[in-house]
Amino acid sequence: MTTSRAEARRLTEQRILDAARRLFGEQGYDRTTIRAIAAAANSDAGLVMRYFGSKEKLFAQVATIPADGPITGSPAEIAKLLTAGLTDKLADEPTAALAALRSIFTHPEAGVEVRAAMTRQQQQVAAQLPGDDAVLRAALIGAITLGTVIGRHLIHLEGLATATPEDITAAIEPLLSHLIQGTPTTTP
Amino acid sequence: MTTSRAEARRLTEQRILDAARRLFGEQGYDRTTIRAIAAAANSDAGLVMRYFGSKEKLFAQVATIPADGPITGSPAEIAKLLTAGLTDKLADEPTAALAALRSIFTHPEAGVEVRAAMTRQQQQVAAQLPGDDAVLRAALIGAITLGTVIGRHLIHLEGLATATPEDITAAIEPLLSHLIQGTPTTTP
DNA sequence: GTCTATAAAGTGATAGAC
DNA sequence: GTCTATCACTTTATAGAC
Repeated sequence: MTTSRAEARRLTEQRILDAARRLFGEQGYDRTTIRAIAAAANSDAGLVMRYFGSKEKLFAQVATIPADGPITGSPAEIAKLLTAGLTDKLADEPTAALAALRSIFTHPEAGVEVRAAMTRQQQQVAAQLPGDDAVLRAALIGAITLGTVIGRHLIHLEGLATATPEDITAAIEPLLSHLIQGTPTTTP
Repeated sequence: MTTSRAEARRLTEQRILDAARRLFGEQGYDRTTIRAIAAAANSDAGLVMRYFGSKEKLFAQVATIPADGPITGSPAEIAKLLTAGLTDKLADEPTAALAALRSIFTHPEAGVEVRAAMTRQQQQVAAQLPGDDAVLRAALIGAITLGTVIGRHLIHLEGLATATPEDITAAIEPLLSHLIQGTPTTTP
């Protein structure tokens, strides 16, 4: 039971980070108080401030959207990468991302974080899609992903909250493929 | 210039409601203060409280999701109704809905409001879809709608924010049709 | 009908005792 | 290293003057 002072500090710091991620994800930035975080981490508000400087900085440290890997290749490969990424996002609660996601509409910094992550992926995808409405279709791919993740993890929509990630992805895959290939203008 | 007292009151009340709808829609519930609403309505905080009782009640009055008409008929008719509804939601900023939408993740009451509206439509649609995964597909229709509206009005995603509602709907229509008809299990 | 003054409670942040 | 006490500020909500 020899916890050095430095190690003890590292541990409390970690407990605070975990509690902050969880609470920010559950209630959003504004409704989560430093006091509540401290209490959940079995610590106190003073320490939280001392370690992380401000509520804002603590939020920035725990509310991050993990960047997806590069999305490139043939249309079929792109489809595969996108569905794989979606399955990931649906599988286990992405705690850090949820913290950013939940605050996206009310906290400016969370907004730019999510927007940046989405734009990053969208531009990457759009560059490889055929057709002159590639940007719109890439945006729709992002919108579908966003709507599905929100529907499952934040709104808990019946049908999305309970189904397995594989079932959901299977139902979405054809939609993504359609968007990737582009709409051939069929003459009526 | 004969504005009776009753009429004057009605006018200020309306100004307050308009300002509240706008500010709640722009900043969400928590970040919008009664003082700010009063200022935007050229009134004062005391009056706002006097007229509406509490911030909560004022929010409940202005943050509502307008119910869509009944969605029923043949698969083709359902598709038509859904795309028409989507075009509406994309056309002009749905101020009242945005107020509820922006607070959906941080304000409990806004959450149930949006969730109720989505579940209502989802159950209606699911009941008319073929296949044993009808609930999931109906949920996906809702998720796509939600993601698209959010991407356009709240995140202002490149490609979604600028395109015309008709262009967006045209790109989404085939996806909805696919979900409505159900995935015939094609043997490979 | 309208607005000022203030109460009561909670917030992020700081200083300093242990 | 940890925690208590407190500051300075903002919030909703209320009472009452004009």
